[in-house]
Amino acid sequence: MSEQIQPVRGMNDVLPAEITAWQRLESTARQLLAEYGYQEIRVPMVERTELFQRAIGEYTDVVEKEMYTFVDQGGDSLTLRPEGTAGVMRALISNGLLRGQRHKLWCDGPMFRHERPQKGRYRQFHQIDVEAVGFAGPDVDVELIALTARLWRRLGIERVRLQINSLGTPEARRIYREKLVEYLRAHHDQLDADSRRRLEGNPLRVLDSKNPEMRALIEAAPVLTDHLDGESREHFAALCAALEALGIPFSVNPRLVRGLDYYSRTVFEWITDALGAQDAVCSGGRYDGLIAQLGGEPTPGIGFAMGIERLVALMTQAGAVPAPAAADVFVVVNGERAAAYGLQLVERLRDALPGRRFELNLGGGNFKAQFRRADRSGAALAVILGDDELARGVAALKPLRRDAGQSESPLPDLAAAIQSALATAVET
RNA sequence: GUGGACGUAGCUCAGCUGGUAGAGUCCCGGGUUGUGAUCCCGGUUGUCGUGGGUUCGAGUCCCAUCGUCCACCCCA
Repeated sequence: MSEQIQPVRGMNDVLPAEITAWQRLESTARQLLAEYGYQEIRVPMVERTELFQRAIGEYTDVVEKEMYTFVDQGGDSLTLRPEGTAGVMRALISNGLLRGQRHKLWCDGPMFRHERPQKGRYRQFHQIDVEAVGFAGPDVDVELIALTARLWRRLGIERVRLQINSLGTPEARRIYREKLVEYLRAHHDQLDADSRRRLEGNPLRVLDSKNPEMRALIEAAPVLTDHLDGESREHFAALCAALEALGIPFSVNPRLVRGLDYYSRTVFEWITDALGAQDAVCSGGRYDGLIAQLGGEPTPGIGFAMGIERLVALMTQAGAVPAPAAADVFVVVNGERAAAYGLQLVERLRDALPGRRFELNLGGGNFKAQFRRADRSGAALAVILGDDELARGVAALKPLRRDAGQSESPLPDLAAAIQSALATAVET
């Protein structure tokens, strides 16, 4: 054996044993998004590096140290997308879809960030992104949140809580930021190392510190909510009122900031206590200035991303993962003639009973082994074809999931006999 | 990028104070010359992550390295 090639750190295979959870999540989300009038869009996984620098912000962690960036043969700097919104907005601009138009879109696929992997955090991870462009809100804000709440219900996910906040307009945020920096500078001696670093780059994140010694200082700091501009305040009040009217529980977290620079006004995050340190399962917010910033017609927008791996983990914990689909019928063959005939027989059964899952014993093996395979395939019914049956023009049917006798059917009637045998098999 | 724990059969793991590897499971065969899941019997599988060092002797001790996991940080 030659040396094995190692997988890339933080990039995982999704094996058949786990894929049913992914498929359930994806198909449920797809269905629900269609019900809310969202259309799928597919955009490249690679974009020009500049797109992410301009959209996400030069001084965010994502852009500063987490992007997979390379120079291609033509000399362009390209980047594997670290998030989905920027690419979708770029696509709307590139295709001239913004002139007074509104779009409700979703998109899914892999994202890439070069971070140290841990529970719920991978270098290639998967998101479902939902974007509503051309709506100023707050009605669309509420509807999007309602959509997510409904999705959790459909998936059987329970251990999640909703946090919301408003960041105000960029202008209001700038004014608040100055006040905050002023406050933090005045107490510079009480800041820990992390916070001193953040003070320069992204001071709002200081409020997020988990260090208990910083708590008193943070609680006494100026609060963003008190510095909102009038319109943002009204927007946020309307959002809260509508959520209450819909009976969607939430808490206002004035320290909820979000890591990407493009957010404005509404931000929200669904978090869980069931997944360890990486507790955000779905988050997003309004990005009213983003499209203009990327050179498009100024257009308001809001969107969110949910982490597929994290949601799959929650579904697994909740026991909401379907078992892989089992075969309906496993065909056991014995003897040279029967083995050769078996291939034709199963193809004919597949013609006669489309949608049914037939598994033919492949690769030989004695009867004992074949029945063992039949059992492990999960099939409800075994069809037995030996040279003996073949000579008599029949096949034997044996139910595998309940105690019932074996029967025989003439080959021409076999499809009908299988249908009725399966119909009684599912009763138990 | 920083810290901690851990790397022994395909998988889950045992291996005490150093004496060159074991269980369960899986797979295959037999008990049943044509009947699974149970039971009984038998069989295959390891460069003990990798490289170096200490030692008469290293899975076991030391160093380095790679990898995995968890946490910090950050976020989905």
